[in-house]
Formats: sequence, C-alpha cells, structure tokens
Amino acid sequence: MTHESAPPNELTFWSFVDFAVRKAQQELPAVDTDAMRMALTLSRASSMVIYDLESTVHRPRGLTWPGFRVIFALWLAGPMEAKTTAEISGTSRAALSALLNTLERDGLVVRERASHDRRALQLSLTEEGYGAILGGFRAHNRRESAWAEALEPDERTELVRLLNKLMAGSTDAKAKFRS
Amino acid sequence: MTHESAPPNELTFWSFVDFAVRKAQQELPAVDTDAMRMALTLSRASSMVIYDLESTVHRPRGLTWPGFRVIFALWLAGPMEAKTTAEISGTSRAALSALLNTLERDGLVVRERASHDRRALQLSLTEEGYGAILGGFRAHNRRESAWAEALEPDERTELVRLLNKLMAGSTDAKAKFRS
DNA sequence: CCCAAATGATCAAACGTTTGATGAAGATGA
DNA sequence: TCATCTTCATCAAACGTTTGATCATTTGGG
Repeated sequence: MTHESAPPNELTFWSFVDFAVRKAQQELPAVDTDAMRMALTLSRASSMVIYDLESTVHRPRGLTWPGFRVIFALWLAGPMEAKTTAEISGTSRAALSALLNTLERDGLVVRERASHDRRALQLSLTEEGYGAILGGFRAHNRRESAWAEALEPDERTELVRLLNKLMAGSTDAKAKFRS
Repeated sequence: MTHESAPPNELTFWSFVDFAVRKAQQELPAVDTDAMRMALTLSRASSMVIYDLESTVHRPRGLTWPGFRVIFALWLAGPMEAKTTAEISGTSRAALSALLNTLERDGLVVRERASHDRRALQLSLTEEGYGAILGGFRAHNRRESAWAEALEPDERTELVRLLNKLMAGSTDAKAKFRS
C-alpha cells in the first residue's frame, strides 16, 4: 500500500466506481483508468438493470433470468435447434442442457429429436410457454421503459450506438466467446 | 403469431438484438422498442465483456468472477465489515457467506469477529490474497484496455456519462436493489 | 466401404446465487 | 430489567454455470 486515501464513510455499490478508479491509480500508476471506469460502469449498470428485471418481473412469475432468456428466444425466433437457442440466448450448450430440464419439467418447452440429424435437438414452446412469455414480456418491457425514461431519446440512441461499436471491436480485442 | 418474418439463417448472439426488436414489434405493437433495444444491448455487451474477462483472466488463475469482485473490493477499500464488502462488490449478504467459504479455504481472505459488534464480521486480505489481486488486476486491466480501444476517448467518456445518467434514474424507476 | 475426426448432447463435480428460515447479538422502550 | 424488535450472519434447498469427460451420430478421406 502507498498513501492511504481512506475510503469515504458511505461507500455504496455505485459510488465505489469513482473511489476504485482513484485508488487503483494510486496503487498502480500504470493502470488504464478510462478503460477501468468504462468496464466497471458497464458491468454495474447492467447488473442493476438485470437484477431489477429478474427480481420484480420474472422470479415472481416462476422464471429465472436465464429461463426467461431461453423462452424469449424461442418466442421470437420460433422452433429451432438447441444449438441455435444456446447461441442467441447467450447460454453455453452445457448450461442449456441443464436449464432445459427445468423448463421442460415446468411444461414450458418441448425437446424433440431433429429429423435430419439424430444427434440434434429441436426445441419449441408449449402453449403454456407461449402464454408465460407473452404476459412476462409485457411486464418486462414496462420495466425497461421506466429505466429508459432516465435518458432523452437521442441519448438512448447514442448509448446503443456506443455499445454496438464496443462490441464490434471485440474481434480486434480477440475476445473469448461462449461455446 | 401474426406474419411470419422468418428468422435469418445466420442468427447470432449479437444480430439477435435487431431481429428480436423487429419481431417483438410485430407480435406486440404496443412494445417500447427503444427501451427494449437499449436493455437488450446493455445486457449483452456487459455479458460479453465479463465472460471474456472471467474466462481469459480470472478462471485460469483460479478465481471466479464473483470471487474477483470481492477480492478487488477488499484490495481497494481495505479491511472492512462483511456487510460493506457485500454492498460494494454487488453481492447479497447470503451469497457472500457462501463465497467466503471458498475464498477463506483458498487462503485469500480472513474472517474475523468485529470487536465493537459481536454479530458483525471483519474481512481482510491475506498476503496471498493481496498477491493474487495485484497480478490478476494487471491482466484484467490490460484486457479492459483492449476492449476500450474500440472507442475514441471522448466516446468512452460519453458512454460512461450515459450509463451514469441511466443509473441515476433508478430511483425514479423505483428499481429493486440487492439485499 | 470403413475408420478416424468432428459434431451434438449430456453428465459430473465444484461453485455462486436466490429465497426463506433460523439463531445470535444489539437496540428500544415500558 | 425484561420483552420485543431489529440487525448480522448463516443455513438449506433449488437452480444455473463452468470445465472437462463421455457417448452417439455424422462426415470425410483413403
């Protein structure tokens, strides 16, 4: 440790970002503080929004966040191979296997063998699954709206543009993806 | 279902955002598409960055992402009560209890009873924990830099500003927080 | 045609997370 | 002082995730 810049008395999830960036700079002068602040802010913002959506909308309706993502993908993209569901819902294939046990047990999703390739799995929503996502998504989207109101319309557009640009750079950054 | 706008052949984690927004609009005309796109983009961007950092930096060094968050908080804010660690690392108090079992077993963190309140727990890093975060964070920050390079400096600033503004609105949105 | 390599799915073990319950210690007030 | 309420931590059960292994099917080369 170098100089002690004592933590403020009131350190919160959100105010910790500023404190951490300042303190890290003291400890390791070579740190890229802009990149640090960006990543820290991004992950915390996302975590707050997701926690809010999951705990106020989906858990009370009997769905976890990962469960919602899968049902959501099946709702919009229609019946498809499990491999595709994993890809577009952002779940590894192994995690999806486990997740499907729950969703199938709860009667929301059906697993079937694909006709053209007996290794592959075909997934589709049941009537109940369709009903669940329809109601769940309406509430989900109302909550998204409440969050979005904090920004002006053009700010929302700009935020999306910047995040897209950041993701587009992931190839250059040689980022590792889920498999 | 209404009109079938067939999913593109190549639906990926990232391209799914555009598709989903279009399709949801068809299915539910009342949907707030801007809010939907914003939340979808935010959660996916964050998930990509975190997965990359966890799988390329921390797991190979024997730390999970939640484990890293806790060690990171203890490194910068110094020894503190477990309650505070939970708050600033974004972990529920119950989850931290379980997490500490691993971190303590691995010799990274020490649990002690607080002197002024015998209910409370005082946490601190061991020498080994300090070494782990020092090396781990350097690699972590290099990776953050690689991601950040996708944006111009002023774009990074603007992204952080927008995310901060979004979070500031969480009170108005009456968002639910971790406890 | 046959065998090796690649692909799709699942499994097993270890972990972290959530909700709700329980137990222990501190604060409050009659 | 005593009873009650609140706060801090942990536990238990159910879940989802990761990595690495296994098994079945399909593909491709010889």
